[in-house]
Amino acid sequence: MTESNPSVQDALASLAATSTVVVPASERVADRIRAEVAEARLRVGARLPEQALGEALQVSRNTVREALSQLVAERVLVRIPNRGVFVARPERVDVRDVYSARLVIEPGAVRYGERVADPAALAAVARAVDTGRSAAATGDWVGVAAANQHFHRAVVALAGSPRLDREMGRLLAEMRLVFQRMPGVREFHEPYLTRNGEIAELLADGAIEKAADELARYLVTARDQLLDAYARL
Amino acid sequence: MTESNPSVQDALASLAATSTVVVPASERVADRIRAEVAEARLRVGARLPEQALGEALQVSRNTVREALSQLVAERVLVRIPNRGVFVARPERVDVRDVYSARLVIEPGAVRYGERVADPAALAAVARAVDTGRSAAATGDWVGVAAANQHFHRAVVALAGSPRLDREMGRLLAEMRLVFQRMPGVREFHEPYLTRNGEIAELLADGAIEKAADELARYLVTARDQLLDAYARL
DNA sequence: GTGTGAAGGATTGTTCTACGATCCTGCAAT
DNA sequence: ATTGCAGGATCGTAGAACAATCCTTCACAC
Repeated sequence: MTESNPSVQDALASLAATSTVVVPASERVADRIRAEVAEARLRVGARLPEQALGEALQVSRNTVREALSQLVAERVLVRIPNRGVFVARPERVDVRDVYSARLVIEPGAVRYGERVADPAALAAVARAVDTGRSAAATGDWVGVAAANQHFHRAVVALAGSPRLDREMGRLLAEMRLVFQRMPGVREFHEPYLTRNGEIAELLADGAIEKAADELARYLVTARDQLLDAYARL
Repeated sequence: MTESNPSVQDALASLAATSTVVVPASERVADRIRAEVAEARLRVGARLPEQALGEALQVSRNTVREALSQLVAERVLVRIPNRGVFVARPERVDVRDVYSARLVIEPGAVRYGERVADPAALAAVARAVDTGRSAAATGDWVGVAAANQHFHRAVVALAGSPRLDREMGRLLAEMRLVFQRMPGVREFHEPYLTRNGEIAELLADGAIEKAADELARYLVTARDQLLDAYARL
């Protein structure tokens, strides 16, 4: 590199930032299956035979196994030795555990997050509240559920930690499976819309301690309601 | 089941609880490699060729690949497409992120954990402090480091969430890689022994808010110290 | 009838082989 | 000193194969 003017430097830096365009086959398969589970086209408890999947997706059984292993690690699927992999069926203890984790992460992100004062991060929280409200106004309940997930994701993003964001994503994926198992999801999400709004306002006002504690109460209420619904099932 | 007295019930329940004795080959391999990395026999940045591993461990390349994929998901290894997998080399941004996550999880577990008053859980914290002190007394610095990890693990266990425990395990595994990269680890751990003790006492006294905030300050200090050491490297 | 046991089929766990794609290395050419 | 290219190594993926395990079915005995 005999000479290097700034524009060339920038161009090289931008090229270095471009990630690989090619996505491994096993990841494509994992993405496909993950989406099918998220959209409930693959119901809770459904079995996923390796050979059938390989033929359906035009991919080798090896590749299918890699994808399935990844999804098992994400707790979207469970593997029973010598029996196969199934869409995870969250039990009572799982609901309890997921909420124990959320109860630490979400209020913790509010109280000890490094971006609690970041306008962009706070705007994302407010946006999730707004989209949830407009979805509710049109009776779009699946939209309300999605907005609710966005809200909690945005709250955790206040921590500014990609690792925590990923873990929260896994927890929310489990929540989707929980909702699959119980009826009356529409009524479930609606009352929390107003509470989401209250928390967003507290955050905007900088009342982070109040917001964190209110969020904790919120989660305990939701957990108990879910456990109650699980009990009569 | 025509008749069933309680003793039979108990026996069946205990049998149902016994997990499968057979461990899949890929998991055995993953455990092996994970241990090698933890003991720093596989140094940061080291390359792990699939074929060589398979021959060394008397296992097929497919099985090795499954194990490696699992460890990549745990962030112990990183995979560079068409190049291979390597022992992860945590950069500055990784240290920052790990601490952002710990800063949420650890004080969060203290403040919002469901087992903060559980004597058994608190005893585990105190025990980690004690073993750390006796290790320091004999100059056993690797023992001090291990006890320190136990301390933080015990703190997160106050949340009572296996999922959070697993995530904390992954974060601590990354911390071990961080410590591999910087010299003077002995001096690093020692000053935190007394702070561990202070936090344990606060917890024993039921001063959970003070304990949580002190833990947060603790983590910020440690993070800055590590980032500083990383800068001059 | 209810429980026990054996035969048959399907699926998983694992190994082995194979081959194109990609990357690294070294050397020659400009 | 940079570029271009051949050679070699490793990865990504496919495919076939086989033992081990599990489920189902059916026959059999009490």
